[in-house]
Amino acid sequence: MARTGIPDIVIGRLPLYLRSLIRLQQGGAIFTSSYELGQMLGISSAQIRKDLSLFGEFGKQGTGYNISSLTAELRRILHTDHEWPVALIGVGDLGRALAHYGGFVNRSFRITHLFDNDPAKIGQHIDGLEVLSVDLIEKTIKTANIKVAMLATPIDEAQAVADTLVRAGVEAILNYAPTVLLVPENVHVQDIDPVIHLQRMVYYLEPPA
Amino acid sequence: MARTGIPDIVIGRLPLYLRSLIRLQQGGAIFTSSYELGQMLGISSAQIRKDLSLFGEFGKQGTGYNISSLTAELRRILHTDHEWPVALIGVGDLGRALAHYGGFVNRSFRITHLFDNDPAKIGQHIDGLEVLSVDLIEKTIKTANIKVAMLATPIDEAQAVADTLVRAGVEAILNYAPTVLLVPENVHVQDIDPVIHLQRMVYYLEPPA
DNA sequence: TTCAGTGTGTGCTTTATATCACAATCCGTA
DNA sequence: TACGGATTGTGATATAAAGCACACACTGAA
Repeated sequence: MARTGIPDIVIGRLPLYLRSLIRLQQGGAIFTSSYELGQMLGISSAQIRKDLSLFGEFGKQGTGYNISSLTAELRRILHTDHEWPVALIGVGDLGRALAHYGGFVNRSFRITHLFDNDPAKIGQHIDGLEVLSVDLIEKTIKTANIKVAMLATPIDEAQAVADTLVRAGVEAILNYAPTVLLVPENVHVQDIDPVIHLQRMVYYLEPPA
Repeated sequence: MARTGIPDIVIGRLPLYLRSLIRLQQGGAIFTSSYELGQMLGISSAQIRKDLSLFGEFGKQGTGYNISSLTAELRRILHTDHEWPVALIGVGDLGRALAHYGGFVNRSFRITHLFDNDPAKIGQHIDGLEVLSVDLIEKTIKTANIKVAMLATPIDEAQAVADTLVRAGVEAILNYAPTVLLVPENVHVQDIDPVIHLQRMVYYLEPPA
């Protein structure tokens, strides 16, 4: 299958398809259609068909898509057909919330390592995981062969931690610090900054008197 | 100024420009250029100039942009030149983390109301704010004229809460529940689902043995 | 003044993304 | 078996977004 030549914007939609399919499956449905999926997601049916067609022919004319087999295909395509261990750096309020969050496991990710630089936090246990010193990031992550990390440190430490993660072999960073991380080309970063989203929305609102 | 006819994708970049400008300003810089901003953000200078040109002429040839005046312009454009009160629904781990987060206030948002449906949480105080019953959402938000909300409830309650928020007059919802919210056309939603981001990134990674 | 260096704003071109619309195919029914 | 209704996969078209490249303008130095 082509790992390259697929637009990134298409890759970004696949997880949404997957999420909706699982929703449908939980509702007991066996088949769905590009039209139904599109309705759920606010996306045109043609777009969904075209996206999927980049990877193969998964549907049947007149019938639509078998939900469980399309789910399996998408998982295979996205590499979420097995569980990825994830390192979480920074166990402040946000880091703790992420550590407690139950939504990772059944969606192919599991936080397996916690790190912080605060001596008061190091050695604590959160949901059975010990908080380790950031000094151990490189060695630990290399040994465990971890490729995915979530970065939830204060902004001023984010770049230094990212550099360490990269040295340790991490190739995907989910960045909660409100700053741009500089990383090598082969490392992927996705940013989550709630304020960016809020600012983007209030553009469309009437400013209150 | 045209509130319409500006591509949404451009609006999405403006908060990034703003964030970088503030960063530069904190570093003591007075002027910057589209090239420098582009370097910080991984965006071409032409793109930045073109985006800004949709709203006016803010730069000076040969000199670039005065950071503080461009910052002010962007704030005005984005309607973040004043503080928006925000309601937060759901004070589980994530909701608490958001309530504690110090990054909203100096970026034009302030959480002013907390809601939950758990009797054990209602009445508690978090950073001086009392947790109110979700039954009070409609009345309270209407009275306070709140237009922006963050939704951090479990997935199964998200749509019902969103409906309530819409009835209360909310027009911008930052949705942390991993589901698509159905809302009227005039209501804006932005989704934050960390798993979506993770799944999107691991597509590009070698699946571990 | 003049000139070299710098950086904007923008028309034009290229590239990327989304939509349209329909032949081909499948299912269920009679 | 034949037919009506449904839905895919996709070539062709349309729309949207990004990049190019340059005239013009400003600065500072001589």
